[in-house]
Amino acid sequence: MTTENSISFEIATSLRTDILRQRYLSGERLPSERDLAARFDSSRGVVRETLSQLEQSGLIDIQPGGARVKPIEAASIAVLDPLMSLGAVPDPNLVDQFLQTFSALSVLTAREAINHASEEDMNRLRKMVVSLNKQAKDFETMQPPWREFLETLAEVADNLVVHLISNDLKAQFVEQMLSLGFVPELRKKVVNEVLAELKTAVSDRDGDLAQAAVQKYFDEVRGAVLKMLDSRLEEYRQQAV
Amino acid sequence: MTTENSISFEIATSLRTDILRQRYLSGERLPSERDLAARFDSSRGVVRETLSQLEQSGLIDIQPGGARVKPIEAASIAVLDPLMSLGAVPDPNLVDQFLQTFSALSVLTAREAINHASEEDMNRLRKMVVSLNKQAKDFETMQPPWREFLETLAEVADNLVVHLISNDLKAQFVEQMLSLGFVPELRKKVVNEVLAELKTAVSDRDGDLAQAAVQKYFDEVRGAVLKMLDSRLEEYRQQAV
DNA sequence: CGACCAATTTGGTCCGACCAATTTTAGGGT
DNA sequence: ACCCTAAAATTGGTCGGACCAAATTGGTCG
Repeated sequence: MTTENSISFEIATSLRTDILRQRYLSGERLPSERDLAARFDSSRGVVRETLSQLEQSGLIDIQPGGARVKPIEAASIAVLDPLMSLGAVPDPNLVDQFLQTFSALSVLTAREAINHASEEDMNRLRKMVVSLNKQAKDFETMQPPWREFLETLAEVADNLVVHLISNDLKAQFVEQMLSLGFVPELRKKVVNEVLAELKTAVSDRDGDLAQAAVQKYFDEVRGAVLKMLDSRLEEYRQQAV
Repeated sequence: MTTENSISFEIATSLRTDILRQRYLSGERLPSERDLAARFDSSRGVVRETLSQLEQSGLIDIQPGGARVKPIEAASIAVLDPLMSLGAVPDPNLVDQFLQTFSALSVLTAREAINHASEEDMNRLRKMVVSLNKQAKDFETMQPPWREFLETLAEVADNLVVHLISNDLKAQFVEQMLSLGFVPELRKKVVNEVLAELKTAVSDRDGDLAQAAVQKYFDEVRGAVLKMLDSRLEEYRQQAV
């Protein structure tokens, strides 16, 4: 496990956070490497390493004369995690976009997996769907087997591009949600429909149906998460007042 | 424009290429920073900067004792471009996965854009669809207006997550294709169907129809590109023999 | 053969220096 | 006062050397 080299990691996190919080506006110049080294009581070499990382993640543009902050839209997907971890409660809009995107990729994965799975793969998937059906229908207990199911689908679909994106995407999102005591309430009726469709999809090897089922599940999760996030945000606002 | 600092850029490219070509196997140790500095006739500082970048892109894992190569599956999506630019002709399998993924995200973008566009946005989109219809039905002339159309959809959909992914994704893919003299042949019948559906979708504000149309278009492109890539690869194989 | 210990290697950090490009400043001319 | 130019200060790019702590390596001893 990368224990994250203390100093370099600290500086990178601090600067990245400042940029993402728009403490440095787009186009603005960052303090010089020498100034940053002094501010963090560090050396230029370390600062240069972290700036080099920030540049690769598309947050800044380093040139002779100074490093300038770029608009967030120009960044790499690698900034998503720090972006979602900025506030105590993630921006609902961003979470929604995240879930939509993750959903789209999962749906693609499901379709391709079912359509191209070997007979052996299909048996694995069938077993997992069966065990999914045995779980209670609340989010917390269903989440682990669901994740396992999705990971198996990804493994079967074997799409490197989606896989690489997921590396940057999933990160600790779910963990962050759960750590907030965040348990979206899924409608049992919808979940049962989804499970039934999945069952049919894996037994009939119907990629399109699997696609529709996964889509329906994510839509349900998305709705529940957003509902919960909004109420959570409301609590924070009241506490602030 | 970032002119890519010669030395650092050169070292990073060289090492990245070596890793992606599996010249260093997963788990293997990279030469020490001092060795690399000597090999590239450079200094440790520069080498550390590039290694720091490679680590952030998930290609290596730096620890006291040595930097180790990680499996490609653990990398960030940022490696996609160098990965596709490895050979004279990109790996068809990878291209297929790329197009599938890009398609899935575009489809999502189209649906959300149509469903949430303002009346003003809709007018812009309608105009673009009309001009799309006026273009000749071959890929080369249709590509620029298509790209513009997709970009407008993305702008309207306003999904930051998809936007950030696209930053890492699209890159110079199309350019690379075209530079190979690569012109997939789309079936006019399919293109006309797609255009008709798009026309209806934007006039009726039918997100699902737009989604289906974009999906159909990408499926067509995907098929054509793969067909062409395979024949291109065949040529290379014969030349090699 | 295996466990233990010392020497070597390696990354992490710091310092100081020089160069070239950029930015800023200070004049000088109108 | 304003503008344009040239000098000065700033800034990133690179280099070399140095020290420390952790990890690796190799040899020794049981």
